[in-house]
Amino acid sequence: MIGTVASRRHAIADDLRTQITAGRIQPGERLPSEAQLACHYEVSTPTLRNALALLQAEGLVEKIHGKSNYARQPLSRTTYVGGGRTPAQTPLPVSIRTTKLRARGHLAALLGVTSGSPATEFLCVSHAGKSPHSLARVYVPRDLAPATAPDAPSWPQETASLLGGPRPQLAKVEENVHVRLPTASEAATLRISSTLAILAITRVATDITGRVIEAALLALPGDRAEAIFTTDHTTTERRPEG
Amino acid sequence: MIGTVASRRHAIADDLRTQITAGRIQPGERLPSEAQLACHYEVSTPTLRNALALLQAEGLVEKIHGKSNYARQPLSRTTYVGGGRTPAQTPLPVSIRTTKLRARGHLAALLGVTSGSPATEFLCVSHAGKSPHSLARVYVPRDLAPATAPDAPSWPQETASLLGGPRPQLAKVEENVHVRLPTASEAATLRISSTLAILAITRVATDITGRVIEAALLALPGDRAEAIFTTDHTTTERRPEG
DNA sequence: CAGTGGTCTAGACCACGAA
DNA sequence: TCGTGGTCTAGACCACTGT
Repeated sequence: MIGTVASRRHAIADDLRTQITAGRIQPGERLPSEAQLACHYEVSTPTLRNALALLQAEGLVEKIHGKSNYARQPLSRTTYVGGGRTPAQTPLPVSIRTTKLRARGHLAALLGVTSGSPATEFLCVSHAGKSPHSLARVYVPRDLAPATAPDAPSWPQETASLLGGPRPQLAKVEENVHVRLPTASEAATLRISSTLAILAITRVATDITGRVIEAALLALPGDRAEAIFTTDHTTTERRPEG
Repeated sequence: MIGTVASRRHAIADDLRTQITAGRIQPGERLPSEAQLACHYEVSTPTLRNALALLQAEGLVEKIHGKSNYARQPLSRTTYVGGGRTPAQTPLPVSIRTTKLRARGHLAALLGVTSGSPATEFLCVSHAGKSPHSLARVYVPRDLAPATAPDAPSWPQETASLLGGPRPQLAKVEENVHVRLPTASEAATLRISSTLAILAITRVATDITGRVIEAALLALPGDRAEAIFTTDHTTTERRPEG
């Protein structure tokens, strides 16, 4: 069935997709208005909007209410390096907001502390150009956080941590990777469609004693990020079970 | 703005989502027809279908053309264990189809062989109950494949490989994780909506000499799978760079 | 065949952004 | 205010699944 026109909206989406990926429509370029596009493709507005919704879910089109639709780079991929290793590439600029809070529920479980324990949250938003790229919420037990710089507007140390920089005493890093749709606030912060799935990574780093040094919730928009994990079996020598 | 009714379709989706997750609509249960639902919520058919589309993208509803819409378990999560380690849980039953082919283009690059080199493909579909769960395409250089069982309809060895079973001489496993929408054939094979994002893992395993033993393309539907990666820094001793 | 979902229309009306 | 996208309608017609 591939090659056949499944539906009008798919045909339109295919056409626009080709134009964007081929560069005939430049990244960042404004698309014609939906009324014009609907007229051009000889379909009704809902049908045309349906086609744009497909491209939006792929991250190829950014819709801005009241303005217009814009093409976006299908490239600009960032690679998250797992395992607490330092990434080879230079990390993107990151803006950080620090909040003191008390760990409860899910967060307390992640940090392995009792509910109500003080912790510090670092809300990190990395930027690619002028638009937000990815989001990280890093949680550190309060007594470990102030050692470097608790309220600093920008914390270079944390930037490294966001992208996997090692910390002293780091013994184990466990990373849980899953796919989900962004929450409403995540979609707003990242300026993405709520239908564009994200790569969600929950990272828990523990020291030699088993204490959790850091827990991080990363939200990487699926169209612009990937993660890579490398396991070396020559040094670990494979310990079947403990 | 959360708590406000953003739109009719979101309100309807919220209502149905609650009913499904709360168990008032049982997993596998048939929903009322779209006409009945539209009448019940006092909206037009397109609006109601729009609401169902939201739930479909979350994997909560399965639409079957000509029959009806069905609720699905939001549970039944499978955990993929990275790093070539053996998973703790019993793997799902897997059906395998073996194909001999020649590696070209992307596949040849993955396997690190010249274009046209013989290889064997194992198309593995794991099943949860009677419905397909996840998909793996495992590629092995032809001279390594027949050692065990080239044309066997079911190859237990490969089952282990699919979920991370180790192989002799395995030295390094590199896993690239990203999010994307399924291709048309993947969506058909997995019986999922083409709007339900999947966790795509490209796994390349090499032996001590650096030769690629196996390359695998895994497609794990985002609503029912997650991946976990554990890095032990006490044994690897952290080599900053090579 | 009847019942159901899939697609599309033509147009109304609301909400947002920039002037 | 105007141009834009966002939502919704009422109904037509097609496609699939079962009897």
